[in-house]
Amino acid sequence: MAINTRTEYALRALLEILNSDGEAVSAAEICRRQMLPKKYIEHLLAGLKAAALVSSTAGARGGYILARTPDQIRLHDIMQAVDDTSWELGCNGKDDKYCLGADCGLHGIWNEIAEKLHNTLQEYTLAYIFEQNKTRETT
Amino acid sequence: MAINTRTEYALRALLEILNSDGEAVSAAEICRRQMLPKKYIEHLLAGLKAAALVSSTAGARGGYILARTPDQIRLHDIMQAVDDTSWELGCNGKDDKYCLGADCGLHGIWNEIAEKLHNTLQEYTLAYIFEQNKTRETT
DNA sequence: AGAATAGCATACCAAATTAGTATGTATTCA
DNA sequence: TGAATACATACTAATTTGGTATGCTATTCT
Repeated sequence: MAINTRTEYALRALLEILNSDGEAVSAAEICRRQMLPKKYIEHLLAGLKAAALVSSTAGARGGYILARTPDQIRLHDIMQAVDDTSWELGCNGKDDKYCLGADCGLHGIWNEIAEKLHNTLQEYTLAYIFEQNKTRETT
Repeated sequence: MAINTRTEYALRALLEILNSDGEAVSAAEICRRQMLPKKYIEHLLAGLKAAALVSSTAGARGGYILARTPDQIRLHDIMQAVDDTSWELGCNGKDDKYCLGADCGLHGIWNEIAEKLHNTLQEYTLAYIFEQNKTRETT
């Protein structure tokens, strides 16, 4: 159980977009600054756009901007945008063939835990992470 | 990001062992009752033993018993026992080649989040899960 | 003692997921 | 028009996950 690179990269991309303060940033520029693989990031940005976390303009001088204020973009939103299976815990997941179905007493527990973890992640906004990141960089 | 079957199966095995109330339960018996693949569970039980969550006796009439009281066995312990990479979040993970190293301001954030998630998981003891499970079954 | 039962260790294998690439098309600006 | 860019689809490679196979070692029962 670990946070995958999709979430990490998406977060880094969003931080880079936020850092450009309203000016559209191209995928190429994001990748150059964060040293990330371009085509892969384009994929992830498509997910972020579908989730309405960013909006984009094509063509020359185009790129991405945030579609919400940074305090309205939360970590779990980001995770879901690039990794749509997130938080199907235990036998609540799509097709656990060993789950005992109606007799399985674990469903309730997994739901409870998933909700708690979910809430914890939602506490982290892009705005907060951006500030922390900046603080660290300048010390 | 999801809890894998290792954790799920390990938990189910532990519940089954707890349910036998001190009598050793064989891997075969656990698998029969929970309908789990035997060889795979043997693997997981080896992990649980290495983590000192269960102890075992070999030979005829042998099997597994809990090595701690069920309120001392916590969910994250179980996860770590069967999945030792658990909670290396983001670029704190083993070898994120795109991490910017000393200049990466995300390490602190990931640590903070990891600790929160960790704490949430540790709140869930085997004893608690067992009770919840039982309650559900008898309603 | 010896058979049966069970844990334990190692290696192997298959399916799924993850990470990343390739190719080409549509859109926008200058 | 042409360069720069997003966007779409398909493919590939590496890793992880889930599971088997084989066989040995330890313990208990008769």
